[in-house]
Amino acid sequence: MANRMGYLSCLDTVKPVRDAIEVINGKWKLPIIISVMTGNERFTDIQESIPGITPKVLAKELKDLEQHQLIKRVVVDDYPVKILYKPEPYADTLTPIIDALKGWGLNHRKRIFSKE
Amino acid sequence: MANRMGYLSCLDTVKPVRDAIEVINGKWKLPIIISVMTGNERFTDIQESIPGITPKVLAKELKDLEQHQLIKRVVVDDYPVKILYKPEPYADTLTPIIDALKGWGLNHRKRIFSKE
DNA sequence: TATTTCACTTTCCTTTTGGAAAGCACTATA
DNA sequence: TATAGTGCTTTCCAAAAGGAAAGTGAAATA
Repeated sequence: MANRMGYLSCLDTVKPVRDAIEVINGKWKLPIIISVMTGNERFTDIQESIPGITPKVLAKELKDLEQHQLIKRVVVDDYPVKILYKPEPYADTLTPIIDALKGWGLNHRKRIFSKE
Repeated sequence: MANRMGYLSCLDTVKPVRDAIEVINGKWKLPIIISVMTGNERFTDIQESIPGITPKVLAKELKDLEQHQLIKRVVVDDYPVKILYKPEPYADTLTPIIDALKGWGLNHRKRIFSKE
C-alpha cells in the first residue's frame, strides 16, 4: 500500500502559541493582570480580589510579570512608603487574549450547566 | 486620613478566564489541538508534529481533551485496527483563543529580538 | 524468521506549582 | 502601650507536571 506519509507541519501556529503560553502560563498570571488592569494597585487589594491566591504565589507572579514588562512596581516615597503595582502599556496587548478566554469561559460554563 | 477603600472587584472577568484556563492549561493542550485541527490524526504523527512532546504526556493530554469533548478517539476496525484522533466541532470554538495567542506570540518575538 | 511500526504503558526521577501557617519590620491607630 | 495593617518572606510539605528510557503486544514487512 505504501501509504506512509509524513505528518502535517503546524509549527507556524504552534511556535508562536507556545511563546505566548510561556509568558502567561499558570493559573494566576492572567487573573493578576486583570486585577491590576481593573485598577487594583496595592498588594493586599490584588490578593483580596483573586480568591484563593496566597501571598507567596502573588509575590512570585508579580515578579515574573514585572520581568516581562507587563506591570511595574512603583515605590511611592511618602511616609509611610507605599508600593503600587501598575499595568505597563504592553499589558494592553493582552486584551484580545483575555477577551477570547473570557468569552470562551462564559460559553463553556453555559454548555456545562445545560448538559448536566 | 481614612483612605481605606475596598479593592475593585474583577470577578466578572477573572472567573470565566479561570474556567477557560482550567480546560486548556499546561504547555501541551493547545499545541495538540492545533495539530489535530491541522489534520494530524495518528498518535505518532501528532507526536512528531510537536517538538519535545513525549508519548506519556501526549497520551495523558489526549485523554483530557477527549473528556472535554474537544477531540474524539476513533477506532477504525480494519485489520490492523487503526486509531485516529479527530477534532470535535467544539474545538472550533477555540479558534479565537488560538488566533489571539498566535498573534501575540508573533509580536512578542519581534519585540524581544528588536530589543536585545 | 527478524525487524519494524503503532499506540501506547511503565518506571523512575526532577522540577514546578501550590497551599498552609507563621513570622517580620515598619507604621498607624486606639 | 497594645493592636492592627501592609507587603511581603520563610519554612515545610504535597501534588502535579514533565522528562528519559525502556518495554509491550499485536501485526506488518523484509
